[in-house]
Amino acid sequence: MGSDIGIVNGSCVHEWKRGWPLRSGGFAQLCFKCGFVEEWKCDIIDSLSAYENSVFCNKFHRQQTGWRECNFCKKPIHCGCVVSRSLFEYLDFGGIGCVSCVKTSQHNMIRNTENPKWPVSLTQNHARDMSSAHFDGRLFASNVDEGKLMQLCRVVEASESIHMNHAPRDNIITSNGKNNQEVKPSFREGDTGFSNVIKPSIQSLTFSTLENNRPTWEMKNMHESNAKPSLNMCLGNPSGNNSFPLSAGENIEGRLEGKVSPPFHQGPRSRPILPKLLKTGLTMNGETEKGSTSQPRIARPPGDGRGKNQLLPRYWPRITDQELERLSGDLKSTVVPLFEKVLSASDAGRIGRLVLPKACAEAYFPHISHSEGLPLRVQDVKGNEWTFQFRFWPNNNSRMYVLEGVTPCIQAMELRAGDTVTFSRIDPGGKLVIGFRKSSNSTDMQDASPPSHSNGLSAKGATFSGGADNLPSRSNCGDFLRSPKGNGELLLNGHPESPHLGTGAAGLLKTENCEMTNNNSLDQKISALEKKRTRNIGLKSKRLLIGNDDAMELRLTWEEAQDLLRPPPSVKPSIVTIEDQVFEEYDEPPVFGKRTIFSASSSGMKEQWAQCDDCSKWRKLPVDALLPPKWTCSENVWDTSRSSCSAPEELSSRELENLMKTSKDFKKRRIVENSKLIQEHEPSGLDALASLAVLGENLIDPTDSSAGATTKHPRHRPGCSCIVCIQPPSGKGRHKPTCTCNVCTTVKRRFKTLMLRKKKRQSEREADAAAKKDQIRKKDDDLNTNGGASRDDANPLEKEGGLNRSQTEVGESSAGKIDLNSDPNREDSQLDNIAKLRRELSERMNMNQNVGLRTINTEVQEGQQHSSLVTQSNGEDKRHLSDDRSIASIILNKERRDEVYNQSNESQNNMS
DNA sequence: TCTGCGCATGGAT
DNA sequence: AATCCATGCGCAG
Repeated sequence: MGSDIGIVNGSCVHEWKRGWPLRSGGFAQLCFKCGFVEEWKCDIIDSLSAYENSVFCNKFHRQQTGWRECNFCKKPIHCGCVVSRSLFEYLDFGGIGCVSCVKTSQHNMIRNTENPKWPVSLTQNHARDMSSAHFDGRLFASNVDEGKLMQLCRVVEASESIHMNHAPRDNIITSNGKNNQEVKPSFREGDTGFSNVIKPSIQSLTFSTLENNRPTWEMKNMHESNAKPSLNMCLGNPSGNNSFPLSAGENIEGRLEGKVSPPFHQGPRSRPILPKLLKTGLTMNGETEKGSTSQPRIARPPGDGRGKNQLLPRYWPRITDQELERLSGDLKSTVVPLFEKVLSASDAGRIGRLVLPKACAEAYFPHISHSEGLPLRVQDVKGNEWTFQFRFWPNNNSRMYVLEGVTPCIQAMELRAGDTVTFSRIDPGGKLVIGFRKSSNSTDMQDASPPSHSNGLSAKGATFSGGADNLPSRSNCGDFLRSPKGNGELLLNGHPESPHLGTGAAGLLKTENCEMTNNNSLDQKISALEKKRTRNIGLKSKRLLIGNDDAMELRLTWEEAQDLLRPPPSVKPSIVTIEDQVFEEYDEPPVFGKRTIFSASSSGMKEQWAQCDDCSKWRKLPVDALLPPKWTCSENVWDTSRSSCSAPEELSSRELENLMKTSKDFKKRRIVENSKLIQEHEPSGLDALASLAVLGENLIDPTDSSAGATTKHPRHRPGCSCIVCIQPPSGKGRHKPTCTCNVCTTVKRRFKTLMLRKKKRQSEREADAAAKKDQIRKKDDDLNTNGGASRDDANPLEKEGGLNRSQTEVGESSAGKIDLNSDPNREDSQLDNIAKLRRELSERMNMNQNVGLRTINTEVQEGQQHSSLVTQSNGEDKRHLSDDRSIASIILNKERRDEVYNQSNESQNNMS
């Protein structure tokens, strides 16, 4: 192993020094020694190219009208730097994800106006190279126009930030530019040839001359102590719970003061990276910290196999190079990690069937052409040999691969849902090896139900649903295979006393880091978070348990948090315009300010009130006063007569009460306004209406007894939150937009299907009708000529179509939306539907004096009287009842039922 | 009646 | 939009 350029098989022989995650689950790494950048294959590499124009800046921006908001959920985002490093978090190479709505946005990009196709840092040379047929996928430093990069990135001279510069499908290899041929990495099989450069800013990077044919760069002023904050800023906001980079030595807890931390906690996609690396001993200068042997846990694409390129990252084995080397050495053979899978409940259940990821099965297991498959011998390192039936089920023109008979093995390994099984191959020989990684908390949770997982390996691992998920293991131990006791021992089969290995792999892989990090407080916090997250494993529906109330609560907290963020004091921003948006640009991050109350005096003047942190007295301040998080009377420079805690409070207790009330009202109003805004962005009428429902509820103080509690419908079971149950007996209840009750989900789903079908059918019908129209016209012509049959019989198609469409649209709004909350008691809503139906039918009547339609219209009139449309259909219509109409009838019947329930309830109430 | 095979379904990606 | 795959479920033994 080894070469003069230090790159073997697509990876350098040096220690990895820095890494950052890809949204798709891969992991890109930079060796600071040789500058080689490798990116583990990402199977959705194309999505990364969406970020090709992104450039990171290291300043803080806010729009002049306030901090920038998320493009999607419209929540205000503090900072709003061009990469919104605040509440947004970096994803991959420039995508940013809103912590709140978890959507990734491409906004805030600085574009290369000369050639939008290229990242700003590329020169024409590079563009030319890329266009060239000989372009080998590498980009050389000589092609990086630093001046332009610096200019566009507005890199502060003093900054030690690292700028990531994304060039799609390029490898950027720093060199002196004199020799562009020499450093040809041989890519690992399966590598996409896509890489990136991490280019420290001008202060910290020196391109050096080529040494031994090896491109090098040196890092200056990049000692850990001062590198950390800037890395936090620029590489994926890795610190996790800080939204703004911390300055050296700053304590995030101190900054957040706990109070506003929730909104700034990692979003589902955040991935703290660097602190882990630093913590676990990786330094920026290429050397491993004394005594540390740990490496980041990297999900890496397996070395070979059929169709490996399609393997989802979640199945990539996460084993460190170190572990792998040791394992291989100990086994005196090459261990090739193939894939791993987090056991689902059914995998670990009694059925004894382990569903194999299709791609993995096809890539690494023998090809089977018959459903019965074949027996597969799999060894664990202990030497036990298991025989599973490897087979498949036909499924949707595809296959579902399963290993049958895994129960004994699973039991022997004491695995549970949430644990991870790993499949490897021993070379030479190609023997399959099964290993596992227990979820770290599985020992405590063994009797718990549902089963849990942790260790950063969730079923959603590939999406990095949580900060630690994608992490190079938080404990840096227990990876490939960890002791079931959770003590950090690394096992291939979970048995530390493995006779086969002796003291080998298992013993060797035990790292002292395990103990170190297990006692780490941050680690514990993450562990707690993980534990929290792991509760989500199991029933999918359980993941939806975060109620709308919680969401609303979060939103409020969030908005409150916005109030606390202030531009850095006594710093004048420069004004920049980015994509027609005017921003204030700050070198320093916003700070958390003290919460104050705004009110209006009797004369109508706006006032601001703040509470002293020492004496708790309220002091009046100018409206534009910005306070630090801690503020006391002594800092009251605006009113010297009240600049001491001994000064009496200006407000009487009654006035104070009023002030609080005013503040509360203001808050409520703001909720209403915000909700209205949100409502405008809601995609469906259902959600909009439901939002109103939520709003309505939120406008009512729960402590206010006059609010009128919603009573569950008597016909439903306690705890049921279906659409009927959430209605009061009066029927005037509304459904929440994201309600996931059975009724709602079913109706939503079916409505969606209905609409899809309807659309499809309509287009088919139109095409069909066009064809038949010709036919009919022809026929009519013939009949006219021959004095033939009635037109009623001549046009059954129109008749059917007319009825279908009309009835389908009952229960929908005109915008094609369904309103689950339409008040069944309100006659006008029924009448509206009916009127609509009639109107349409009339139109059709006008267009086509069809006898059949007249009949239908009569029926509709009857329907109006009886509020029943579908049952009126005659036999012929029933024959043609489409699914659409069935659904429509379901909806209508439901409304009808509700109406009856409500009428019955009301009459009962009246009687009582 | 119980078990488990084989397929279908639908949520998630 | 298509596909995957976790799990539900019918049916046969």
